[in-house]
Amino acid sequence: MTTKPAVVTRFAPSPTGHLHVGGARSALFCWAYARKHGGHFTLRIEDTDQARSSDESARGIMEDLAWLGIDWDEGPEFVHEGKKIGGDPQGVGPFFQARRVALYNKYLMQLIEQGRAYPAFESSEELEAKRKAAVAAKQTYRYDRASYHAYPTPEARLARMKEADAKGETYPIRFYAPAEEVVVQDEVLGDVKYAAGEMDDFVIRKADGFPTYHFAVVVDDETMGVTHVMRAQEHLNNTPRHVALQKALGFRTPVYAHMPLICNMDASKMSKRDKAKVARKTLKEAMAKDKALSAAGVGAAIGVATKELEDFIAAENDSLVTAQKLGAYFKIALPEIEVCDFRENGYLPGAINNFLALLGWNPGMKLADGKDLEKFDTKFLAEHFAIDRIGKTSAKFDRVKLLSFNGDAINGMSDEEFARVWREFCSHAEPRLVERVPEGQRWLWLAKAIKPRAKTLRDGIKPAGLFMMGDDAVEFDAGAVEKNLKAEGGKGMEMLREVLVRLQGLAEWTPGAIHGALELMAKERGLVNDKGAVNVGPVAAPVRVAVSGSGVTPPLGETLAALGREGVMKRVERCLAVNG
RNA sequence: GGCCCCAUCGUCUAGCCUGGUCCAGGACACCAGGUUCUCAUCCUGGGAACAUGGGUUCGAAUCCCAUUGGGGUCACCA
Repeated sequence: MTTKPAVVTRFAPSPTGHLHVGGARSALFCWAYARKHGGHFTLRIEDTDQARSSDESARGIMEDLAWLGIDWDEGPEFVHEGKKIGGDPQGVGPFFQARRVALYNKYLMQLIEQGRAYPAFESSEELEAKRKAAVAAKQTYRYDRASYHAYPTPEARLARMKEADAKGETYPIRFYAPAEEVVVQDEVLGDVKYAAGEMDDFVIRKADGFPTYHFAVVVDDETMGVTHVMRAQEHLNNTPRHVALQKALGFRTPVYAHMPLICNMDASKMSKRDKAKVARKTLKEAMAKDKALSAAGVGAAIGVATKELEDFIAAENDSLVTAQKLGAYFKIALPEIEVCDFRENGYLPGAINNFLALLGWNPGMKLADGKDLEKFDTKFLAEHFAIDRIGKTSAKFDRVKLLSFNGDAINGMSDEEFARVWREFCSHAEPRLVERVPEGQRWLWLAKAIKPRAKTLRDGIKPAGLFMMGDDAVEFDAGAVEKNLKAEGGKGMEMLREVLVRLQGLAEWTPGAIHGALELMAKERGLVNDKGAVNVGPVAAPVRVAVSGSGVTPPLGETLAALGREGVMKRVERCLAVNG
């Protein structure tokens, strides 16, 4: 026997794709609110759209949530890194709506018997035509309740439904909207009033027998004991329907808090479709520029049917697959929209959570130096999250700031921690690097050198590029060779020969020893900068070119140490031979 | 178009509820210096905003109204 939690929040995604950053923020806030009040956070999968839902998506969403560190107390059971998440402590499951149809039908019958819901027998085409006519006449379309009046009593409706069921005829069921003002009491926005007659008789059960979102949400929030609904403002206009339904069913109304939207930099709502938009734009521009390019041609090249691609171009579909193929074909980066996009690109969950939490919320606290507190983790959020600090203004998703947060998060890690996380990342993203540099001390040296050069884990791969070259395959950049080796009568080459000797004689092969050797050489040669301090630059530059082929590398101490004595010797000798 | 929401630096925002301490603070970005073996990191400094118009008030970024602007939503999707 478990006691009912005083606070139950929920995140209820539909499994039709990956977890979107906006969804992640909703989940994060709901999670934080539940944690703060010692309540439960519930995950419910809204899979009533049979055509678009998939188990794979549901798993992907759970994986992304778990990766972010957002765990749910109630919901589908899921194992992440050996830890079990979810379960049904209150016995209110299942948590997939498709498995709760009997429950919805029970409440649906109640509404029909009360005369608050009724079957409708118009075809979709019929309604579509009426809708179009209304739009053409610049009028707001509302369902005319023809079916309601055709069968004026609950008994007549029930009889008609029985008749239809016997014949295999399908039909949706509509809710008889109340003729009174509905007030949504929102914790963020205040009272939002919807005048009597604004609501139309919306469908609550589709012809396929599944409930619509509105109906399922209301039944589930009630039966799962949800006390606080926090979701994005795009849902605000749905809320009066939910309130009306709650009233008709005799349910309590949870506390609502609608959060500001997360937008693109152009202020439009950030959505998965933005990937398709970017791909479409690129394709259209390419086709305008190159008349030889055709839908058929490109389609064949990327493996998409001509018709499919033509529809895509005409914006009649927003296929993610097509968008991704086009992105690869034109070598353009599609915008990062979903949590997995950021994950694949080497963002840290902590940075994402922190950044997302600051979109529409802030702790309103100052640091000791008087600056605003804005760096915090989910533990902090769980202790300090409060609805009254949720803002009303929609926020633009500034990837540059997120990148900065991520870089700071990386810099804030210990060298050991970064080495571990980065190695794990590279083992998927760039296995060659992991193969070339053994785990242990050498990898740690490399990681230490890379850490301040990586805004993302993926970012770190580029400055480590020299490690991926074979010791006998360094490609020398002509400009770098000229400037650092051949200029001034081959001064650099001469220096490199001496460096080789000094490094060969080094007793211990560590960053400190290597740097010390280079510094000593500079000192002995009297190399000083304009302030009179030893200037290692002229010694370092030729070595840099020898081991990387370019004039830019991470600091040489760590770089050479991580490369290994043998590799460094080979590279320097080869450089002397090739460029000598 | 109907309905709904919103309005502080380029962006995220503090301040607004409980008017004066705000010629508006922080962060990202940008610019200029500095540290540094290259590239980064790091440090210091700088420019940059209360949408407009009316009220209320001794006093308005803060309260009220209008205008303008932006966004959301109008499915048998969620």
